[in-house]
Amino acid sequence: MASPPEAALTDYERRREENIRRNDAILASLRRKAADLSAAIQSSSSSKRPKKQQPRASPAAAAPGSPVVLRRSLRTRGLPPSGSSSAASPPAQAPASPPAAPRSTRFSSSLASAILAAASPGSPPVRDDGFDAGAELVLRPSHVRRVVPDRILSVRILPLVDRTVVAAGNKLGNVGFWDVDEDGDGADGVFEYLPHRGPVGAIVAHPAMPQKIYSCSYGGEICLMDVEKENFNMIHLTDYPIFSLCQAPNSPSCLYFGEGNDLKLFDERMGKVSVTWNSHDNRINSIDFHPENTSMLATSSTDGTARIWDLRTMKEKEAESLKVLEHGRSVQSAYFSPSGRMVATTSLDDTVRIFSVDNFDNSDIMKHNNKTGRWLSTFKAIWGWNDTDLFIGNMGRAIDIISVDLNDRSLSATKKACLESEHMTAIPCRFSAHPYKVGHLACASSGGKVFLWTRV
DNA sequence: TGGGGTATTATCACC
DNA sequence: GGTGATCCATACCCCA
Repeated sequence: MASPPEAALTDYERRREENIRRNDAILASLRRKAADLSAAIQSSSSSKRPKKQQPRASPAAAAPGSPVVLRRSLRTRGLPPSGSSSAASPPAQAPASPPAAPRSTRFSSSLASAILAAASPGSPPVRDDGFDAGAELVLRPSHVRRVVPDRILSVRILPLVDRTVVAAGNKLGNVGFWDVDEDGDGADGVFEYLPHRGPVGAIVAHPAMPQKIYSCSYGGEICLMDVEKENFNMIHLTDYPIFSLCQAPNSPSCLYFGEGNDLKLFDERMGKVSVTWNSHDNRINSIDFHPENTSMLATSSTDGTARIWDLRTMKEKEAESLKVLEHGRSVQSAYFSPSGRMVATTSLDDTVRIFSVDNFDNSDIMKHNNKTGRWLSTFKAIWGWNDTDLFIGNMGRAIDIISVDLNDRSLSATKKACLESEHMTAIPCRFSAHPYKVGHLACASSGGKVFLWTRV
């Protein structure tokens, strides 16, 4: 696959700088207007809190008085992509435009300051503390929210020690944040933006730098959210879809992403792609680093394989992997267990497979119905807070917990429990485990809803 | 061998 | 409560 010409990238970078400056000016103006409106709303209302669940409205249909910024992509306006070398003149508005129609104006105060306050070097993610997922998880009715419209493709609980903020990206390019009310005082909120022009394949944030929230999209963008300014800056644009994104565990500014069939490294400090590995024969659906060995990573692909790589020995062309894990069909995910001793894959061949990293022949296969069809996001089994629990969606609007047991000579996986709730009104497709709160499990559906299971 | 056609599947807005 | 629209997945089948 060819990359965009270098000249186009530098041209793009120049325009990007201009766009950032222009957007800052627009944003400053909007913030003044929003502040005026906010003051007007507060003075005319006895309630100081935003409504718990405001009716969702498209930007064009938003209520008068809402701080609406209508973002229109170049594509929808029939213009060439801003990164295209054929673009004759700078676009009127870059895709990294001001936020569209936040559903509340609280983010910039309480939530943003909480995220920025958490920016001190993060403590390592927590591990199991004797938690029994099958018996202790519950879904409270207050822990269900529509976070974005339409189908969610990516969900991530931000790495904040004492707060639960769920970010979700959807098919339309929206990224929504749900600041969960955990005290029951009604102080939660949902904030919605439109930074992308295509489906949001992944959202990541590093525990050591939770204020830097990156997202990627099938439209070929990688965006970095500026939490303080509450806007998104496009830091990379390509003509090819970006399906997956992952941060290096020891270097949060090193972004590994799957651009079509290629695995690429974007170094944010350099502001460019520094390495490209031709690693798969089809789209890369997931990228995950080994938690201890920071040069080892796992990828999964629609080419029917999951592959384990050693960055130190990878060659750019026809890269050779440490191991190829063959599946009967497309592989949707390959994730290392919290200790790094195992890898779990989810495939459209209707299996979840678990492999020992020390000996990949030591493995087990679980049959699991992964036929989600066209309207649902595919299932991806994730690890919980220990090396025994795997969580995966179930077509019966439930969560399957697979229990894994690894010893020196054998590895076995069994279905341990099926979590069901009357409040789970849709099929949970994508999951995220809270990095600091054992038992806080977010799952996202194809209707834009997020369900947050918590500990009894 | 590869391109076109199509079956599959759940959710929600609208009536 | 019934129903049409969704349509950036995927795999399979068939035909050129």
